[in-house]
Formats: sequence, C-alpha cells, structure tokens
Amino acid sequence: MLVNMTDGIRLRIGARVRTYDVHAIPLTEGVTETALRLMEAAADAFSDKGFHATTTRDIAGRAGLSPAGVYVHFASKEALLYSICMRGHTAARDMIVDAAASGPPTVALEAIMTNFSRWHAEQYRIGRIVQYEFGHLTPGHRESVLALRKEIDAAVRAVLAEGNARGEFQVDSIADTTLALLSLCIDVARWYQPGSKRTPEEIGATYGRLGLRLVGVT
Amino acid sequence: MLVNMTDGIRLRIGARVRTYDVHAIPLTEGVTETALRLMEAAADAFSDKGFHATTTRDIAGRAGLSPAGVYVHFASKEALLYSICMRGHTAARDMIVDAAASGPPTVALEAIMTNFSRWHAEQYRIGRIVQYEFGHLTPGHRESVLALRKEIDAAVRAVLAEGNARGEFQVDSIADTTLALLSLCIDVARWYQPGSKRTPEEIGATYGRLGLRLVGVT
DNA sequence: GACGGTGCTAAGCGCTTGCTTAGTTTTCGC
DNA sequence: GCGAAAACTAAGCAAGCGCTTAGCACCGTC
Repeated sequence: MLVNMTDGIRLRIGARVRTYDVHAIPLTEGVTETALRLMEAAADAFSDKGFHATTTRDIAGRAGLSPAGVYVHFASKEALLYSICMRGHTAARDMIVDAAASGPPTVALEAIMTNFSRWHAEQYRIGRIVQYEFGHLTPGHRESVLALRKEIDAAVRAVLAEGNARGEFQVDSIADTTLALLSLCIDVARWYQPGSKRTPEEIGATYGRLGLRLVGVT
Repeated sequence: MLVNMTDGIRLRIGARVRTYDVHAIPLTEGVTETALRLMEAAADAFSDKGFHATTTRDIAGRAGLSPAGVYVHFASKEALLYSICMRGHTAARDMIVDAAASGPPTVALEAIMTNFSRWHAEQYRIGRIVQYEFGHLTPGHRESVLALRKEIDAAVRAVLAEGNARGEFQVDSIADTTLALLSLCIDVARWYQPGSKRTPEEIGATYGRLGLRLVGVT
C-alpha cells in the first residue's frame, strides 16, 4: 500500500492500481525515507525554478531515482507539492501557537515575530513554494492549506485582542494589523538570500522590534 | 523593423532575420498598439498561471492573434515577460520618486506608503509577475530590473535619513527599516484580491499610518 | 527454498511546448 | 494606384513533458 498525499489511497493488487477517495491522511505517518528524500529534492527544484518549470525527471534525478521511481511514493507532481505545502504550514502553525502561549501579549507578539520571520529566512525555499506555487494546487488541496492559514491568523488576532484589552497595545484595526504583521514575516522569504549580510537571527531580532512598534508599544 | 525588448533589435531583410546586440532600448517608444495588447494578454495569463504554465498559444489567443503573430512583436516569451517587468518597475520608480519629493519627511513617507501599497493592490497582477517570475528572466534582463529596484530603495532611504536628521523619525537602522517598509507594500500584491472587503484606497490609508508607526512617528 | 509483496528501472506512449518557415493579406509612402 | 515593407496566418518541426507499463531484484515469512 502506498500513501501519497493526494485525493486518495492507491492500492495495488497485482498489476491493477485503484484509487480510493479517502481524505485527511495523517501527514508524517508512514512517510518512508525515500519519500522524504523526494520531498526535499522537489522542494529544492520547485524553489529554484518554480513548480511548472521543474520536471519529474529533475526531481527523480536529485533524489537518486529513475523518473518512474517518483510514482512509487507520490501519485503525481502536484501530490509532491501538496505534501511540501502541508508540512511547511503545519510546522509554521505549531510554531506560532507555541509562541502565542509563551507569555503576556508583549512577550508573545515579540516571540511570534522573531520566530516567524526567522523561520521564513531559514526556510525561505519552503516559504517561496508555499506562497508562489499555491495556485498550482488542486482546489481541494488549496482548501486544506487555507484551513491551516486561518489557524495562524486566529492565533495572532487573539494576542492582539488581549494586548489591546490589557492596555499593552494600541491597535486600531486588529484584522489589518494582523495581516500586516504576518505579511512582513512572510515576505522575508521573498527577499532573503543565504549569503547576504543579514543572518536569520538578526532578522528575527529586528522584526521582533518592528512588530512591537506596529502595535504601538514604545 | 521590430523593437522587442530583448537582447537586441531584429531586422528583417526579405526573408532573413538577424539579431543585433543593442541594449537600452527606450521602453514606451515605438510600441505598437498590438504589442501593448500582447503585453496585457501576457500579463493576465502570467498572473493567472505563472510564466512557465502559460503557453504562447494562450497569449496569442487572448490578444486575438494566431500563435505565430506573437513573434512579429516579441522575440520570445521571455522578452514579453521582460517588457512587462520593465514597464511595471518604471511606473513604480516614478511614483516613489514623485512621492519622496512631495514634502517634508513625514508627508513624503506617508505618500510613499499610501501610493506604493495602493499601487500593489490595483496592479496586483503586475506585482505578482514582477516578484514571482523575476527568476525566469535572463541574467542580463534581471540586472536591468535590479537597477530600477535600487533606485526605489535609494529614494526611500533618503527620506528616512532626512527624517532622522530633522528629528521627525526615530529609525534605528535605515537599511532594515527601508526594507521592511517596501516589503510591507510589495506583499500587498500577494494577498490582495479584487473582490475582498479592503479597497485599494483603504489599504493605502492603513499602510500610510503603519509606515509612520514603523519610523517612530506617534 | 518457494512465495507474494514491494521498490525500483528501462522503455516508451500520447501529447504539448516554444518557435520557425513559407506564404498571404494589409498598410502606406509616393 | 502601384510597389514594397510590415503584419499576420497555416502548418509543422524537434524537443520535452507527465505519467504508464512490463518486468526484474530483493525482502521477510512460512
């Protein structure tokens, strides 16, 4: 049996392959080492050239497999993209939720901004794929990703609301400011490049400070 | 003679086509109506599906031409992308330079943030192409675009420096803050969509305020 | 030590791609 | 109102695409 992050599970009985419509397959369960290597190879290739410009032959080659070897682990190139997007978003969601619970609003927001911006620098390749190739997911897969994004948004909104309530923040519009704060961190993945003078740690520190300024902490 | 935003000018003498290496062709000079229609069609297609997923047949169809008709006006699909990028960046650069000269630092910065963010909402399709498909330009064309980006960066830095000097702003790092301010506006093109509740005008107003907060104006 | 299932490859199928070629229609200076 | 340049099309080429098929090597199980 091969689990493959697509619309269903494929079962091979003898030479026959059938696809069953089964949603919500756990993400990291039963992912073999080769499947992970393929995901890393695909992530490298997608972030280099974009989803459509990447060939399945290229992904296979980077992972040390023949072109057909990809389809043992993933049903399609899109399934590979989807699994990369889900892993990235899940990691980001967990990080934000942890940071939001790390202390009072001022501490929590600084932690969110520091960690989230640093993550987008360190994982800038994943960040670009997730943002720029989002449109190449199938509609169903897009919805799954959007659900995780809403969780991230809700966690930040809650911190801003509590900050306002406690008088620590002076935020006019919680929705607009949440959008701007997250936007600032996400866009790090666009401009960051590993060789430059700004390290991920420095970016985190800078963005922690900028985030507090945006909510009116002086 | 056909001017086509690529590495040179193509001259057709009888049935022969020759390419000469001539750089720095003025942008809006000699651009025919059909070439402009092609650029608009390509911009629509690129922003819908991305550069690589867009076919020259699709662009031609949207512009009401046969597939071969594209090559009367542009030397390649990449030349079309390049001309779109150059037009977008030139417009943005002109807008920023105007806003920077519109008054004292506080006024200038608010104008920059308002106009630049509103532009990225109104022109979100161009914005996405320019940012996400940048990597598909040839190295030479990439450099031309980067030169325009440096002009934009320099204009904003100058405003922050003068704001600090006059005591209107409290900016720790001019480089980092310039990056964050521009990043905030550019990322509007990623999340904006025409049907949503935020209008480009409202986004402009919000980002004008946020920009002033980021430089320490209270 | 035969066995069924899994991971993988060599080969290739049907289709689409960017772009060219050869030729026709339109435009326009004179 | 004519001739040449420019704008455009129909047809198609070579290359590359995602993915499938058929079959081989290896695995633990009995």
